Amino acid sequence: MHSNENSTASHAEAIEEPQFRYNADMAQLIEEKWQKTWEGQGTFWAANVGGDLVDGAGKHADKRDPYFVIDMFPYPSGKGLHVGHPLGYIATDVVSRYHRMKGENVLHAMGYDAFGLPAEQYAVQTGQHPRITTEQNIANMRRQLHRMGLSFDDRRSFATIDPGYVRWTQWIFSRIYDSWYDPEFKREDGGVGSARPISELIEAFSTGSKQIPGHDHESWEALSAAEQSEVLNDFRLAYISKSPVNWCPGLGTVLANEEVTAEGRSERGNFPVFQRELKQWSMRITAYGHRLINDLDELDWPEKVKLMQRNWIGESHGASVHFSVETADGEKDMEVYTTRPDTLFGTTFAVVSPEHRLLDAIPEQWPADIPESWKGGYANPREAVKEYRRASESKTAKDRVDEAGEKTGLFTGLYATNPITGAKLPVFTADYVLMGYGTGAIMAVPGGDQRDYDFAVKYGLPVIYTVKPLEGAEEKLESYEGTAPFVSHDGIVINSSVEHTKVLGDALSLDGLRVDAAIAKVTQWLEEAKVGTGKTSYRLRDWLFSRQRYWGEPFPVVYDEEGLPHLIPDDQLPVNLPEVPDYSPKTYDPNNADSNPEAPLSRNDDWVEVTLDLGDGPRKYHRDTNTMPNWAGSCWYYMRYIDPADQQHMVESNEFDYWLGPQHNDTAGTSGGVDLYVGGVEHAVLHLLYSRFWHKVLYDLGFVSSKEPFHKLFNQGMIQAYAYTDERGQYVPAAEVEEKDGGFIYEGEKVNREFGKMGKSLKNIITPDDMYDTYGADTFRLYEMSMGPLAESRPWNTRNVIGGMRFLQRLWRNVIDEGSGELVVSDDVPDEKTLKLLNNTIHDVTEEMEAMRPNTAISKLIVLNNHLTSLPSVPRSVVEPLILMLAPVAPHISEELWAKLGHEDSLAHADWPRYDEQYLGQDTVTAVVQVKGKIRGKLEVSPDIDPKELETLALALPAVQERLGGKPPRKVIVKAPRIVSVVPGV
RNA sequence: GCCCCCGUGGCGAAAUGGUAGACGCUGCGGACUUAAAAUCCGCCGCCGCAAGGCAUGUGGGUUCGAUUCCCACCGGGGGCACCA
Repeated sequence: MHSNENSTASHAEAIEEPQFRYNADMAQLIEEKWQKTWEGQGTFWAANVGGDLVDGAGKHADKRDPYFVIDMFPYPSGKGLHVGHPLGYIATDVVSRYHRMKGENVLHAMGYDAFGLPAEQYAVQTGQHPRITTEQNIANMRRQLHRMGLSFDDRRSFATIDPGYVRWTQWIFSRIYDSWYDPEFKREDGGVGSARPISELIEAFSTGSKQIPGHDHESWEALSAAEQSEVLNDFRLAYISKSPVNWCPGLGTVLANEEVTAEGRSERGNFPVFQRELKQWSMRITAYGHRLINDLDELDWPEKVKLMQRNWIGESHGASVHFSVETADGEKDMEVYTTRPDTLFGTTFAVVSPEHRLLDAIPEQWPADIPESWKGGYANPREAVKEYRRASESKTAKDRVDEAGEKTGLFTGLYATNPITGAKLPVFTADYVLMGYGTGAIMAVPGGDQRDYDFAVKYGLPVIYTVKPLEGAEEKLESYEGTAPFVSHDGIVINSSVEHTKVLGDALSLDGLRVDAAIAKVTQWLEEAKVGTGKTSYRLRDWLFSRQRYWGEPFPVVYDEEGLPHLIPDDQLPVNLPEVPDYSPKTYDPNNADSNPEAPLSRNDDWVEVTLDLGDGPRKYHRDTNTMPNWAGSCWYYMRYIDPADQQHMVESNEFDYWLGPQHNDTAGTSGGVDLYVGGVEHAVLHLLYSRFWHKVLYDLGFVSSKEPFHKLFNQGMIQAYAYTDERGQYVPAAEVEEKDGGFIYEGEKVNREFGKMGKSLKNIITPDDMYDTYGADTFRLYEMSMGPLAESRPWNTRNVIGGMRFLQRLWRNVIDEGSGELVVSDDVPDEKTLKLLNNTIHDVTEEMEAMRPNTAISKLIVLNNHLTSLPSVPRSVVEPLILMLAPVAPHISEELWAKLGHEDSLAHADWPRYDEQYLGQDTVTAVVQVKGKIRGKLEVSPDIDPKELETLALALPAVQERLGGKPPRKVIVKAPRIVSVVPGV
């Protein structure tokens, strides 16, 4: 780029360039001119069905096909954009412009995801309110994007921090809070299970048609307000959880599982994360686990992303089994979850997680005759468990992972009874069993599970094998005994029969069955004996939804003097953020696991303590001081583009049906949703999962008509960059590094090349503004679209940009005389060869655009343009379609040439060129003649040559005759007109 | 450890069972020019004077024919990770 800047600038002065040459200065003039024109004419305004939002011509949508295409909206950071950021934005813009030319009503807009920690930290540093800095950043980003010529409908832009948007985010929270999940409800779409208003549940409790959990024989009206609130909390889709959560002292907030890395650190900031029992808002996303997996089938998404979601949700099928346990407080029930109920005869002990409630009722003394290793050196079980709990609480997830394999645990003094065999099983506690998965308790089967086996070996517990490898398999059970568990499903059940079961007293045998059959049989027995049931479990946890931060949406919730939660009525929304003396989160030493979260919103007493009339007269309340996570705003923004100014609805249903409904457009299939959604793969399980969850709740409650938010998803690749380090490992400015003899030189010294991201600290940033100055926006867009397949990551290479510039210059010269500025196209009828090339190009480019392959589309446009350059004069009837096909990628120069050719209207809505069938295909094709797969000759033949004739011609070739050696060929394969493949005789 | 994706010239890449390297960058040669830039024309996978041979990470397989399909391995990237 360095050398180029020099050449363009200095030569412009030294030599007079032709006055009307397409260069960077000319490009900038043209681009600014057309951007103003588009803005003035509302060229990219999308038309709604009704209301104020009409298109540039003042019309409503009428019968036009809608096409809804958006990017994952950006977080407006203060750093501005580099050339890696807009790849996806340019791609969706090309698609938008193409669809507009196909006559569709295209909704293409851009909003800003503007709540979040970076803005808050920046505010703390600068002493400015985050709203001020955020809005500055948005303005700067808007300018940078605008300069790129992106065809947004600016009337539909908004930011998640706008009070008019926050209001509806809070409104959605209220709807989720005020609903529960009924797993038996039969939905209209044929599925089972649905969110329903909480009022229906209260009704069911009141009439007695549904039992009140924990209050079997009481009436709903007899319960206290606090008891009712607690019962409902266990059903609400947004609820107050009292379970272990991820507490991050370094950030001063709790985090969702999705925000914690495998090392047990915060994704942002990389601080340790601890498991703490804290009261926090949660969303019951697990209720939707099955639907979130199932409905992936009807989405046009990359398989990779679908797979990541399936793995993250982690559905597994098995059974829950009840064991009775003799405790200090009498007989108690211990429910375990297993995917292998067929191994019930092989369970030799049980393990509960350190947080398990059973541990509240353990005996005071160790039983007699137990091994010392079970006691861990403690005098009694209560002390042992207390200490073990404390130790595991202070462990980070990282510690747990590091110690994976090295099992620790202690005996609890409790014994459980196997419901089938009646065997007494010692109950241990160990942190390899997680409270958050299944029931937090397992029946350990050391003969069939590696972890249980490791534990059994360490504590001297018996191992029973209940499955042996299938007959004929090479491995025999003997090779496992004493060394390893047999974990495979492929086997025959053994050692699994009893004359009289403990619970029913009947005979039960699984011996000789295949594992799958045994699972079915024992599950049926468990259900008959009422000690178990088939059950599906999910790796997915409920979504921890509150954060202790300032810069986010406040919860629309207040607590009365009893501490019971109440929603703020819809007509009193939004709840706006208060001014506080200090925005910063209360952070701690990152390793201080005993610290407690403190919300910044609690620092304004006047805001927290309020008197409100929630419908039953003025009362005193205190506000919830948490804020929602960053994901809240991005969960539903796509539908707000439909009308961000709508005061009456989150989204009006007629408009929703038109733009995003299940049958709104061929491209959206039956799922409905956005026709094309482009963004990075890094959101595969965060934003995209949360968003689908909210959408499904809103669907169940009848607010939206489509089941899914995004029908087609496309992940663009990352633009990477080279960075260079000197001998001391310091980064040197990449723009000033020269390549010499395969090495890299900076200021005469050899430097090393690295490959990775673009970043300020790597000194290899190139900004869109650099590109506009040196080449113009059209060349920049052209380069980004031509550098390779959109989905692939690849290195940025400024040196290659010039190729696109040259193409545009040649096209310009084909239309305009550089010296005089006169039009040079002719009205001559093009020759046959040109017509064939034109029509084939239209055919191919259309295909490439449909498949989102702008790189190959561009190469075909270059071929056509190069052909025109070689002609004595350029026919208008050929160059016009060429310009139209280029317009989505390089819109400004295309508009300018289109106008110079005498067209008065913008080509943004001009018809996409059509090809004429009669000029498709070639006059002659090259038929390839192969002998044993090797090319031995070529023939120029007519495309519709008779296969017999082609075969005769091919066999007559001297090179073929020579290799046949006078013998007749064994076989001849003819695929006219392309290939003749000869197999010689032996 | 388990799962997924990707390996093609000096570089970005085309070709998804049928002429490997379209298009672009770089490089080389030529025209124009006093000269240079820009522009235009041509060449450009490797070995070989040539005929020809070898080439899509490596090895095998299927096929008349494999960059493309199958198996194993090597290298790079990504996801998950004590999930019972």
